[in-house]
Amino acid sequence: MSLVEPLIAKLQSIGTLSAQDRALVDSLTITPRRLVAQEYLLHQGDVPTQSVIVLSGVAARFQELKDGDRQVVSFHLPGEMPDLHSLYIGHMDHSLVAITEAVVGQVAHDDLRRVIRESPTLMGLLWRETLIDAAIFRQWITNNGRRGALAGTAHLLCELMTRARSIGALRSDGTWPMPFTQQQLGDALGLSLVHINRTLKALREDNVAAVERGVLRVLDWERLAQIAGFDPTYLHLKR
Amino acid sequence: MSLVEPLIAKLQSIGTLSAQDRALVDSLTITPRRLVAQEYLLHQGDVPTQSVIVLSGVAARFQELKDGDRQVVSFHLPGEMPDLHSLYIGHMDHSLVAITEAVVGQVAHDDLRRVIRESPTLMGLLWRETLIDAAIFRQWITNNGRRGALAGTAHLLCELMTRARSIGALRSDGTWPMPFTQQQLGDALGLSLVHINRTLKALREDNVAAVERGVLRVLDWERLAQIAGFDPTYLHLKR
DNA sequence: CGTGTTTTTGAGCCGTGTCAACGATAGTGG
DNA sequence: CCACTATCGTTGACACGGCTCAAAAACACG
Repeated sequence: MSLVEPLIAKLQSIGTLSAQDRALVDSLTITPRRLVAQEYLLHQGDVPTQSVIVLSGVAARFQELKDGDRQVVSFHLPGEMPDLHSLYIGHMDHSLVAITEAVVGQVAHDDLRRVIRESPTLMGLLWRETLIDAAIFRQWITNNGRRGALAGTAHLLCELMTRARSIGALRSDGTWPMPFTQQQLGDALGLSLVHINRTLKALREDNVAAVERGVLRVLDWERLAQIAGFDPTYLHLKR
Repeated sequence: MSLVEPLIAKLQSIGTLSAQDRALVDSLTITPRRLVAQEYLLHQGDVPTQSVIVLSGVAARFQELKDGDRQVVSFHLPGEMPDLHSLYIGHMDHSLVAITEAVVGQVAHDDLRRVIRESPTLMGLLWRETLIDAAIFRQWITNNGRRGALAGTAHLLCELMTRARSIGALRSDGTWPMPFTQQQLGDALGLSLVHINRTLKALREDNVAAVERGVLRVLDWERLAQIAGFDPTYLHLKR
């Protein structure tokens, strides 16, 4: 399987590629890099000259506060480009880390710029990817601002399930191997470790969704979405 | 004064424009539209075929929850394009409203696409503007997630002062006519009206910053920035 | 001046944080 | 295969930051 497959799949999930566009994407020089769990790809303050595509595993971005607290600002599944924005804004205001063991594909900015120059469609799709990223940020602002712990958690679970489904990452029984520790979930939702634990327990005991042994099993999608106030439109998936 | 002036000033604050690029921006057809305070420009769910430039006044974007709560996700000063993203993602996941009496310039998407096609520099700068928008979102996630009420409020004030200064909107005494009600500030920071009031009071009584009669006066920038943990890098201003 | 909005303040409550301890699990080396 | 260790998850008790309710004061504007 070519290294560009996950990227092409991702772009096709949010738009339409012609044969020519696929060939152009295929012309990107992608150098794979294997990462162990918790390995940093980029540090706050770095100025990258390349971007990465997540090929397997899961990555996260987070900001670190002076007191050591962390705010996770995004999770990234295969096919996504977590630092695509570094093409047009230099300094990283956050760090990028592999949550699990992972493989990423590195692509030089110059190479990306060439593709963007040659195909307005690809330019639009890559731009679109950064805009969907931003739409997710908006939901996370709301998760952390106006939704309570339960609704925010439910919203994040809905989002992750929907994104995992869109890239075919769900197992045949509909569950998803969710690789986050509760600490990481809490850091994404602005909750303490203790409280995210209690919130997940509440969802489990309500037979809405169960996170156990690293597996997310949604028991009642209707109710989960209703608790969350979830509307998947913001993910701008084609189907 | 030409209607494109605020946009050109904005683009020059985050990048460099050649004479040709300026001429291209100048070739945009901009139709002004006057808005009264609280008037909606776009509603959640709309699919715009044009974008707007804030020419005067202040605009805000917000999401509305089922229980009627609001989460403000951004404020927009003159020169900014609050719905530039609608170029590449259709459905609005939030509403756009004029906070004050305002004038915006409407630009057709097709017209913008023409300019983007003709100038890689302008494409890059407009993309960059949406990416800076996203960088601000990340800080707001942190404001609402891991920073407490005081630090979050301080951070927002730092950000607004910096952005207002960058477009020359500060008065000669260094104050800024901040047009938000405390309710709107609370909706941006995920705080209740009562608590944002108390938080502003604390900053005032500490001689750090005073918000009075719609005017923001920073009394001790050092301390405000320190309370906030503010680092302006994420705004990616040229200087 | 009167009326509606916005700001301010007090009192009490509740959601979430902190602290502390224990249990479960997985990986490691003997 | 077991003992050891590190990490992660779970639970209880209690503290506190921020919310709600309610009412008054200040302000804006016709």
